[in-house]
Amino acid sequence: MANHQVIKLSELKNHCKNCSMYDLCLPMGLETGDLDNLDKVIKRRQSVNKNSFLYRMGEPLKSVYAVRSGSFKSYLTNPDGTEQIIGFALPGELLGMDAISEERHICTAKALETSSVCKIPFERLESLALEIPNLHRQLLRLMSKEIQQDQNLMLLLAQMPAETRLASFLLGMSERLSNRGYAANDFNLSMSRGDIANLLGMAVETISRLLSHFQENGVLKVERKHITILKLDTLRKLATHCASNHSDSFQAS
Amino acid sequence: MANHQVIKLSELKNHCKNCSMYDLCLPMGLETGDLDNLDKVIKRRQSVNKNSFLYRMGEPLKSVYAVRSGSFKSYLTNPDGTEQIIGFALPGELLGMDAISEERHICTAKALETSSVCKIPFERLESLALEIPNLHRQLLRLMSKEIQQDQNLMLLLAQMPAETRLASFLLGMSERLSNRGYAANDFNLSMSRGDIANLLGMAVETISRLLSHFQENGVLKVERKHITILKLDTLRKLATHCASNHSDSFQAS
DNA sequence: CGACATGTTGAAGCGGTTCAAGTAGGGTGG
DNA sequence: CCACCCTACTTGAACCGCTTCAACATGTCG
Repeated sequence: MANHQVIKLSELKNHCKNCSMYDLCLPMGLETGDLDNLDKVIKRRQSVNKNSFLYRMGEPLKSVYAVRSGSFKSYLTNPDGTEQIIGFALPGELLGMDAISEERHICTAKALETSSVCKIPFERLESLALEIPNLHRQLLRLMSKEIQQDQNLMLLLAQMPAETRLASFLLGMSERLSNRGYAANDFNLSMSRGDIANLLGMAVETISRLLSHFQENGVLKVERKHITILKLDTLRKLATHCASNHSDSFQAS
Repeated sequence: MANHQVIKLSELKNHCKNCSMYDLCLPMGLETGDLDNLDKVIKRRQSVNKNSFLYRMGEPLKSVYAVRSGSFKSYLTNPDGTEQIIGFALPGELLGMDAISEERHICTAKALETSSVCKIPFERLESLALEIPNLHRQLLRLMSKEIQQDQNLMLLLAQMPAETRLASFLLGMSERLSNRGYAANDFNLSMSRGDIANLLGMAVETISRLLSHFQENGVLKVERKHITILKLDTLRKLATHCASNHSDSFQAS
């Protein structure tokens, strides 16, 4: 009895229309009939262990992936072996779209925690997109969004001081998490300090110092990976570094 | 007579299949019939004066543009009025695809020199892409390529020293120009030192010093905007900064 | 419980910025 | 056509933000 119930429940959740990420993910805006067609090509609920790979740099493109739960980092590996993190993927986000141009993955995706994804064979997605205008549009929209995110990061990297970069990163995480139904002011970072440092182009030590600094000033409460935002306004100010007012940006209460 | 001849010639050039950028641009891989259909929606040969705008940040997305000749910079403007250059567009490259997600342009495109573009109404492009699988694929491919370019720049910005950034930038320009039929080792930079500095996240002074430095070491010949690459191998080495061997990277010979 | 990874904090050093001064082009009006 | 001006670029010197190096603390996993 109990077992029967469980099966029905998981069956139910196994469709896009019942997925909590529905309105952020690929099927956004699709009508019921179209949705069912998309549903058919998706291989659902593949589970990915912490530190294992979804795909690696150089592998031919077979599928793209939608994150159901958990999180990933995607990174390039340069010739000298060092890695450059490109971004973190949260539930509802698509992974692997960067591979389309070369037909092979140009970065590696690694699970930061035990995660679950929907695997979408790219060829079938592509042909389906030709039949469903809204899907086609959503595909373009998601790629365009990735470009936008990358460009924002470039802006941070190119001209913002360390404090602004970290503040902006934390704010971004807060927003993305709250869009996904999590608390905006109280969350866990699934990535290490080293990963954050790498993404933001700074040393781990700097991240550590800034987090302490933020805490001393009452902007955040930091307990290892658990972050509580105490002064959202101040954090916002820090994230939009204005040209004047360089130092002492958040000394006073 | 002469006039008649001229009209025919410009008519000829006014079609994708006769455009010199054909195999780099949107129609790449299309069959003749499909090409003609694409051809019909394109408004050809709009001329854009130096320093004028193709579109500005915030404007609703109406068209995307293919560069025919000349070059553009695209940049964000932050709240405090400073700009962040995202990239430069050369002939055969598409501009405006970043606007799809928000349906309005998130950056501004400004001509670096007198240029010419093909204007492609986005709605018509989108519906056409649904009819022509290869066009759909090419659209995704071009967007994916943009993601790739942005990610490479992020890598430069996040962890490469100034020398490597500039070397890599010059190498990239050389490659892109040679793909477009220009000389690989001898070209003009259409953008100012300030623009390069902005893109690469450094001060103008640093660009200037490094160019002098490169010249002293015989890697380049620099005459204002005209660059001649004298030692391609050395430049390649500089662009792939290896973790060891930090200083004196190109002292000898 | 020990061992190793991860994170924190302090102090010194450096790459690149900023400030300052000077040079060279390129376009305009006389 | 040349003198002028203004912007773009170059070069030098001082300064600073962040990195690096080093030591220590704290968690985590076998």
